[in-house]
Formats: sequence, structure tokens, C-alpha cells
Amino acid sequence: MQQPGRPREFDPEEMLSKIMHLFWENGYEATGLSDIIAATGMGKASLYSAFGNKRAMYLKALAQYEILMVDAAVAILRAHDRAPLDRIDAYLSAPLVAVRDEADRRGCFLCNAAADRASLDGKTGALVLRGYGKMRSAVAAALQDADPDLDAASIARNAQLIVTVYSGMRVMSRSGMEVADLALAKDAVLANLTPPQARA
Amino acid sequence: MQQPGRPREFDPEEMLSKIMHLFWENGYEATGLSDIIAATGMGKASLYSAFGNKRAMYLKALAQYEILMVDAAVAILRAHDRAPLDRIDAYLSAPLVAVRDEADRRGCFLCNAAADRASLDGKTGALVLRGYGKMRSAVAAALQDADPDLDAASIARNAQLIVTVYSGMRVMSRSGMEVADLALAKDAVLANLTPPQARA
DNA sequence: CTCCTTGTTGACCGTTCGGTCCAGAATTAG
DNA sequence: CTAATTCTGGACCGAACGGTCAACAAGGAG
Repeated sequence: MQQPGRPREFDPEEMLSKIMHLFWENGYEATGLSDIIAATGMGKASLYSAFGNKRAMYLKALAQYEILMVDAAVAILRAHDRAPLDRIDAYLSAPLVAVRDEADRRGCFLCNAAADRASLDGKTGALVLRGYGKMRSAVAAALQDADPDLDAASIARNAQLIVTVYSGMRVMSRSGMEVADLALAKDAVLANLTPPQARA
Repeated sequence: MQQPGRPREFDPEEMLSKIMHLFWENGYEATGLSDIIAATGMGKASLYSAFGNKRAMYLKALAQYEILMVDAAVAILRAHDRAPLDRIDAYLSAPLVAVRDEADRRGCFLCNAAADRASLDGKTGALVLRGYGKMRSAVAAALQDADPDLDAASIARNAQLIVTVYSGMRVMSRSGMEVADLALAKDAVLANLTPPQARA
């Protein structure tokens, strides 16, 4: 069964994904409607009827990032078929792999949004906080898996540390910093998670 | 002795400082010439003759931030009248104090520039990298002071970690994250710098 | 006082911005 | 078929954008 009226000629999710990549790479203000029109091939009126105005497009793009990228990272952190510390290693390696293997210096849309729009737009801030919260919870769960006897305070501290380092690496990668330098922070964190006295 | 011609009616450094705060708070694209005119009280032509176009204003504002804020942080990290780990504590506490005591959620202009402009403008990227480099060197020096026997690799790792955490906290603070949450990352880092076996 | 240089002011420039509107095209229901 | 509904393409909008220019003001040098 189909709605009456002319059917749309595009896949909304696919178009939203293209919009997401634009905002991700260039930020809110530096992305123009003209860029979105060029990237999607859609007409302006179709864009507006499908997604609303520019701010709504940005918010939807950010929400889509949360689904596509944040939730994927969370899934890795919660994957029970890998060792907990391996999952955290993978989480912190993603920013380095992106730069090294794909020359992708877009960073993390969530982190970019924090720097770019969150302090000017409450809804953006709320989305960003939710994304950070998801990641921190997932990291905390992995830490708990790694050592079930660890106290809650230590877990909270280390989970926050890991997400903060993730955020810092992603932002710094946008400035063109060398992968080798970025990687030192990951190495330091992981070294501290497996302190000398824990290695028999 | 004075230059021939009409004397300027403003203090360039003071005006540049006002421009810096605008770009710092709102980023490059979201700051309009009209905002700069309103904040400085200068005419448009005076602005252009004094600082060049908008991009030049941004670059000069970022350079001024490096002098006013980054160099100040470096000075604290290199202050020999405080214990080395206290200096690092102070460095990592600055992002928290700003939020708690002054409700200042502008973050760090350097970090904002990394997320905002560095990937689109090479000169911005170069300035950002230089600023990060300064901070990392100063942190490394403090770590060396704290333990002169530490190997270079450990120092490099921990210095990068500390700057990365600094950057992450600053960015996350813009999203409205609670100070208590932000602070956990600092606590975790400092706890790792003074591991249990080091406390006699 | 006259020249020369520099700074200020405000009008003005073309472009681009985000956003709206409407005529026409494409579909379903009857 | 017609009517109703929905989507598309492009013209159009006022406002704001970054940037320039020329007339004028304010000082020093001679």
C-alpha cells in the first residue's frame, strides 16, 4: 500500500547521510544550503519539506550520526566476544585508524558539534551530551567486564578519562597532528589500565 | 616622535582582544563583521586597514590567544616555585575552574579552532599545532621535573595524554557537561601519575 | 598657512545567505 | 476519465554577508 500523491524520488535516509557528512566535515555555518543541494541533487523545496530548515537538518544529521557512528562504537565496546580491554583499545584506535588508513581528519561529528554549536543551541548540546553519555556508559561496562571487583568510583573515573581522551584525539586530529603523536595518548591510557603490578 | 597623519583613535591590542573573544566564543563563520563592529565600536574600513580581512582578523586573534592564554598556561607549567605535579594539576584544573567559578563555557580557542577551522585553513592548522606543541613541551618539562629518572618515552606518552585530556575537557565543557563529570578525567590522570607503589 | 600622510565615516558594491511560493508533474482513489 | 494529494523545479524574496571606495577629519613637517 502506498500513500496517495506523487512518490518522492529520493531515499530520505540516504540523503540525510549525505547531509550528515557535509555538516560533519565543515560544521554548521560553513555548510550552505547550496552545498546541500549540490551534494544531494535535491531541490530546495524538497529538502525543506523533507527535513525542515537548516537547523532541523543539522539536528537530524547529528541524530543520524549518533545512530550510525556512536551506537556502532557502543556496540563494539559491549561486544562480548572480545576481551574487554581489547574493546577499549579498539575504541581508542578508531581515531588513529581513520587518519592513518583513510586520511580522514573529519574527527567526530559529536565532538565537532560540541565545539561548534552546542554552546549556542540547547538542542545540539542535549544531543551531544546524550552521545557522550552513551559512550561513557559503554566504556564503563567494558571496564567492569575487565575487572568485576573494581569499585564504582574507579570505573567512573576511568570511563570519563577514556571518553575525554577519545574526544581530545578526535579534535586534535582535525588540526593535522601526526598520527604518531595522537597515538601516544592512547598508549598512555592503556598502559595505565594495565598497571605493572597487575601483570603477574 | 609621532608618525605623520591622523592618529588612530583606538588601541589595536585592546581591539584585537575584543575580536579574539568573539571568535573564541562563536567560532569563525558564526562571527560576522557586524558583530566585530558592534563589539569594537570601530568602523569597517578602520578594521580592514588595521587588521586586514576577516580571515586575517581570525588568524591574528588566534595568535593573540596563543600569547595571552597558551603562553600563560605554559608559564604556570614551568613555574619553578611550585611542585611539578601541582603545576600539572593547575593546568588540568583550569578548564574546571572556568566552568565552576565563572560559568565560562567558551572552552579553549585553540581547541575550538582545531574543530572549526583547522581542517579548512592551513594557517589556522599550523597555529593550532604550534599551540598544542608548546603545551606538550611544557607538560613534558614538568613531568621531567617531577621525576628526573623517567625515560623519555614515558614522558612523551604522559605529556601527550595530559594535553589530550585538556583538549577533551575544554571541548566537552562547551556541550554543557557537568563540572563533576568533567573533573573525573583529571582525577583519573593525576591518580595514574602518582601510582600506588610510588606513595611510600 | 599649506602640503602630506594617515585615520575615520558612511554610502555603496555584488554576492550569497536561508527561506518561500507557485505552477506543473506524478501518483492513488473513485 | 476526474479529483485529490504529494512532490519537484525554479523563480523569487528580503536580509545579511564580506569587502571597497571616496569624501572628509586630524594630526606633523615645511
